Amino acid sequence: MKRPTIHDVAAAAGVSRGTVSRLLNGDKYVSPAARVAIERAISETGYVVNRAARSLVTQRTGSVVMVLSEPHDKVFEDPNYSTTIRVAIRMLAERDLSLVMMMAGDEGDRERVARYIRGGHADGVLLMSTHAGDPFVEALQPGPPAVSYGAVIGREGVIPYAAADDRLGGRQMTEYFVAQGRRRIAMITGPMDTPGGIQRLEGFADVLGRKASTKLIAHGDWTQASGERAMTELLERTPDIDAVFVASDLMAAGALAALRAAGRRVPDDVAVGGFDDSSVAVSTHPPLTTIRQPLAEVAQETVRLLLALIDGGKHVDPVILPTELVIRESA
Amino acid sequence: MKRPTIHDVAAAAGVSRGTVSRLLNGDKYVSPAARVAIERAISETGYVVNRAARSLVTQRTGSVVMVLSEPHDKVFEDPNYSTTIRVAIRMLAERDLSLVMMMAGDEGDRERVARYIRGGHADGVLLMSTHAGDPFVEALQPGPPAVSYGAVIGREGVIPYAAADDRLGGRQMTEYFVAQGRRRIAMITGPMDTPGGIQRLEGFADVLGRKASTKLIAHGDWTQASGERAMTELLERTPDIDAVFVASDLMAAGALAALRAAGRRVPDDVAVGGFDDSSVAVSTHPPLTTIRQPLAEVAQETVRLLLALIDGGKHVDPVILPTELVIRESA
DNA sequence: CTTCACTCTGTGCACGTTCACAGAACCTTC
DNA sequence: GAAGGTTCTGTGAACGTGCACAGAGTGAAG
Repeated sequence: MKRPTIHDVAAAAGVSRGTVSRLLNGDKYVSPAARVAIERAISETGYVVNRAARSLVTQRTGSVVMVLSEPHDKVFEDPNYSTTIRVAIRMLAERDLSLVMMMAGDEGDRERVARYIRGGHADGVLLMSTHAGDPFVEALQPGPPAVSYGAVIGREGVIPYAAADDRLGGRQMTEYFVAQGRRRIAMITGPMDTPGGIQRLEGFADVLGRKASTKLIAHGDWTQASGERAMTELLERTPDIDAVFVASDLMAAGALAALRAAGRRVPDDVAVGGFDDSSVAVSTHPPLTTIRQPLAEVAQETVRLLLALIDGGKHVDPVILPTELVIRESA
Repeated sequence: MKRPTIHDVAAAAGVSRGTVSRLLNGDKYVSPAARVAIERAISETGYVVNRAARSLVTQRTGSVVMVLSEPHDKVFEDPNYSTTIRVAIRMLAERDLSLVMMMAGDEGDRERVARYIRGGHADGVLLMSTHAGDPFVEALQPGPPAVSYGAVIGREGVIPYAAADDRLGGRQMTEYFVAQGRRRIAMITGPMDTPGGIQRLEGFADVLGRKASTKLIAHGDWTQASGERAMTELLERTPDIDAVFVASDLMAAGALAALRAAGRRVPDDVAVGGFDDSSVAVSTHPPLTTIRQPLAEVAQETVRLLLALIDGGKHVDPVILPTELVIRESA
């Protein structure tokens, strides 16, 4: 059984293709009589517009691509993805745009994705976790507008973005430690080629100034294991630490394990602060004092930027949203 | 500047449209000379096939829809999503299929998504977390083939699926408790309209038989708070519990908090078993003994089933994959 | 009655591809 | 050299839509 076309609807309603098309696309010149006849015909025939045919003539695809740039070997469990994807689907659906997912893990992927985008198969691009100095963003040109979740380091002026204020978050946690009277405050950072890695450390340094010596700073890679390793290292280097700011909750869970193994009590001996306010933050013992990122809002703003560009906006400014200190029991 | 079409490639290579099309679609009758000329022309012009035009004539879209059926108000943080999506993108990309995401949260969504699918905008459908007795699966007909991650309760014969063997997992954990000499074994289940809720309990009952009295069973809704609540309830009802099997790691984290509040030591007084082997399982104190689900394999098999159906397979059998006991410190 | 503006409708064309078909070129066999 | 198969190529039609254009109908103003 063949799928009904706009011709079938027109025939059933006793009008021409053109009139049906006008109704579908919101043209104002459609008589009330024609309108009701067509609407009835549409629901009777179960007609659905053929997007391929439409896109062939309009030169638009009705879809936006979200590009995940994680390397394959990285077992990535960021619950942020879930929120981000949901928000994007929802906002795009309101504009009758659909969300297509692609991965740019290795060189082959990147080439494929870039071709796809340059080939005009999408009306817009949402970049996720693109790394510093990634030539991928250039490979996308010439193509449709692109925006990023979080800054693409080194391309801040090129790719518009929305992000949480990581630096502010770093300051908030560090100030809280200082206000509590902590004296030897250490930090475990994320990878230094990511915005979260760099800027949370900047916030830390903003508050401590010269007291933020390299002896008090260790680096992790967002995983729990790396948090545990970094904490152990810090304790060996500087045993009299009385507070540690960890750049992610997952790494903070690792740090808690290392502290427990070393016989330190949290928060009595050492205060621990996390970052993200993820589900891990409430499952640890003690529950983590952490920094909440406005995840849904960041996702919303990112999509909003993209829609503005798709609508012909020439230039949009980055959006930076404030973080918030969430006090639980670890500090 | 206009995008190059198949005509431009043909002209540049000195052949006709048809020959270029044949090369693109892997037809065997293309002379070596034509082949190299066309390949050069393609890379010189930067030609990318226009999928809309192709799909118009082939009646295929080159895309598969993944439908997320979570209600909107549910803050869902399942890290499984991430794995599942990645696996799907990857396997589909190999076949030059792209993955489109849609949400079917409320009635309006469902209607939209069903129309989209019945309208022929996808070559296949991947269903996620569709609830028991959901009429949505019927609303998809007539349409392209559909498969589900996990059984759709009440539609097992209608929608093919791949799943972890939840019942086996329930047995494994319960048998482990029995082997350890635990005498009063309780269970906190998931919602009883989900496969994981029902079947993990079945496994529990398989092993304990008549000893699995309702006094020893409480229900949660997968959230950590519900796990804490259920544990508190169980302790009031039956204070001499010496083991508890919790149907998810997140709920188990809640149960640990309740046990700690009640002054019970884990695992000395009460052994705790989780389910999922998620990131939460290693961030709790003590780390959770749990049941590992072969997430990536389930995702792979689900997509494989769909591809078989897309290729014209008439009927495919459900795939059930074994779970595995992971021993840590909580039991 | 004529003119003009405004509302509404139908028609031809173009978008870029695949597919079926016809036929050319070449090789093998009688 | 004719006949027949195999390999390769070009061409016209079709897929379903939006858009520009021409033109029909209506009502108000002169």
